[in-house]
Amino acid sequence: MAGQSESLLSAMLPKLETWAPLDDDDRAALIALPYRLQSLAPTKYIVREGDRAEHSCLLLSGFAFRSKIVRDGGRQILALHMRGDMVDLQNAVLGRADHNVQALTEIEIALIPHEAILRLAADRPRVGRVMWHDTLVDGSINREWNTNVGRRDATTRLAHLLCEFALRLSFAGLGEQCNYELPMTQEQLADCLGLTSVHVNRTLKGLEANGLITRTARNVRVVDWDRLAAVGDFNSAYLHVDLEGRSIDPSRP
Amino acid sequence: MAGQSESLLSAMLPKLETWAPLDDDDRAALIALPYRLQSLAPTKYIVREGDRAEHSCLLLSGFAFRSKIVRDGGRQILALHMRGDMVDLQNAVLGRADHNVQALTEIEIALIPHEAILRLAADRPRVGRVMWHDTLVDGSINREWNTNVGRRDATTRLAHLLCEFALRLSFAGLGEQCNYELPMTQEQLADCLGLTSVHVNRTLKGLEANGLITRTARNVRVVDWDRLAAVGDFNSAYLHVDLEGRSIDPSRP
DNA sequence: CGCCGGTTTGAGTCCATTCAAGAGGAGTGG
DNA sequence: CCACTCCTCTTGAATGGACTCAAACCGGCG
Repeated sequence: MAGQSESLLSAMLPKLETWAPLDDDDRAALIALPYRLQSLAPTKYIVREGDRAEHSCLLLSGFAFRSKIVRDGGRQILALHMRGDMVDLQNAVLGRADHNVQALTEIEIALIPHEAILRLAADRPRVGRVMWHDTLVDGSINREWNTNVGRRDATTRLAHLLCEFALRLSFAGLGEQCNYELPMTQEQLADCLGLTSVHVNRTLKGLEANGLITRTARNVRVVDWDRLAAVGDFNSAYLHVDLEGRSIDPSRP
Repeated sequence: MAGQSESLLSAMLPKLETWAPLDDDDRAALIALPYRLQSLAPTKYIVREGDRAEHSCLLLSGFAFRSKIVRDGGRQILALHMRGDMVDLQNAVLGRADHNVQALTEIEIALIPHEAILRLAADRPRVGRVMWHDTLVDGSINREWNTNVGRRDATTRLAHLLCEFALRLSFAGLGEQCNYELPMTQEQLADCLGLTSVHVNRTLKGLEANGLITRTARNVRVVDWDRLAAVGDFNSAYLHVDLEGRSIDPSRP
C-alpha cells in the first residue's frame, strides 16, 4: 500500500473520498491507472472546444479553468479547478468537448486515458459512482454560477465568488478561509462574473471600502466572513461538502 | 418484450439510447424499475432546495423547470425539462437537492426510488454509464446557459434560447423545429435569460420586426432558421446530439 | 531604464431596469 | 350573459448600473 500511495495519482483521493467511501481495492485501482505527466504554461489549452480528447486529467499543481467564447469575442469562464481536481472527467463520457479547458497558472497534470477510466468505472461500481458524483458537484457549482451571473448585482456576485474561493481553497489546503491568494487577474474574475474588468476593480474597492476585505496584490484577506457571506448571498450548500468537523469560520476558532 | 415496452417507463428509453446503445436486458431492467405515478398542477414543487428526496422522476407529459431563488427574491431558471426527461437523476447521487424543481405546466411523472436507480446503475455498468451521460448533457446545457446569460446581449440570448427550444422540442416529438408551442410566459423566459419580462417582451417584438420569427399567443414560428441561429450565436454542439440523419433545417426539406 | 501586463481612475454613454398604466383574454360567479 | 378578477402581454417615460473609451499609474523583469 505504501508503494501505491506514493503514486502522484493519490492526489485525487481526498476529494473523491469526500463524496463517498472507497475501500482499499478501489483506492489501489484508481492509483494504478496509467498516466503520463505534463507541464503547461499559463493560457495553454488542455482541451479545446470541439476536440475529441483521448485523456482526462488530474490537476497536480496550479490552477485551470473552463471557458466558452461567444461571437463578439467575449469569454465566459465556467469553472475554476485546483490541485486534486479531476478536470474533464466528463469528456471521458461525452466524447467531444463542448468548451475549452486552459491552464490559468503554470500547471502540472497527469493525463489518464479515457478508456482506462471508463473501464474502471464499469468494473468497480463504487468508483464509477464517486466519479459520477464528482461531475455532479461540478454541475451544482455551475448552476450556482449561472444564478450568480443571471440574478445578482455586481457587488453580490463578487462577494459570492470570493466566499466560494475561500472555502474551496481551504478545503484543498491551498490557503486559509480568511486569507488566500487569488489566482486570477481582475479580467479573469470579470469573465467568471459576466462583468468587465473595470467594474470588477471598482467593485473590489467597494468591498474594501466597506470593511469586508483587504487586498494586497493578489492576496485577499476576509475581514468579516459573516458580513461578506451576507453581502454575497452565500450559502455553501451547493458545494455539497459536509461541513461537520470543518471550521466554517476560522476567523473565530 | 411487448408487455414490458408497454410500461410507462419506456418513455425514458429514446433519450437514454441517444447517448449510447443498450441491449434488451438493459432496457428490460430499466422498464422494470418500481415506480409510482403522480400528477401535479403548474407551479407545484417536485423537489425543493434543501430537500433530501427519496425519488427521482421521469417526466411523462408536460414541462418542468429547475430554479434557484436569490436574496432579493429574484429567480433564475436553470433548466427546462420535457416529456421523456429523467428529471432529478442527480439527486439520487447527491442526496440533498441544491435547487428547486417545479411543474411548469400540468404534468404527469413517474416517481422512481433512488435506491432502485443506484442499484441498477451499479449492477449494469452500461445503464449506469448512460445515466451518467444524461446528467452530463444537462451540465453541458447549463454551461451554455451560463455563457448566454453572462456574455450575450438580450437579443442574442433570446434568439439562442428559441433555437435551443426548437431543436429540443422537435427531438422530443413535441413540435416542429420551425413551428412550436412555447410552454412558458415571458416572465419565465426572462428568468431563464437573466432579464426582466418587460425587456423580453420588447426583444421578442424586435425579433419579429426583423422578420426572424412570428408569434401568436404562445406559438412561435421561425421564419428564417439560418438568420435566427446567426443572430443567436447558436451552435447545437452543446446538446451533444448527433444530427446525422436528423434534418437540422426543416424549413428547407 | 524602458517595456509590458495588470490595476486604477474619470467622464460620458447605453442597455436594460423600474415604475406605471392600459389592453387583451380566460375563467368565475352572480 | 354580463360583471369582475386575475394573469399575461404591451407600451411609454424616466432612471440607473454597468459599459466604453481613455489615460495614468504601478511593479516586475529583461
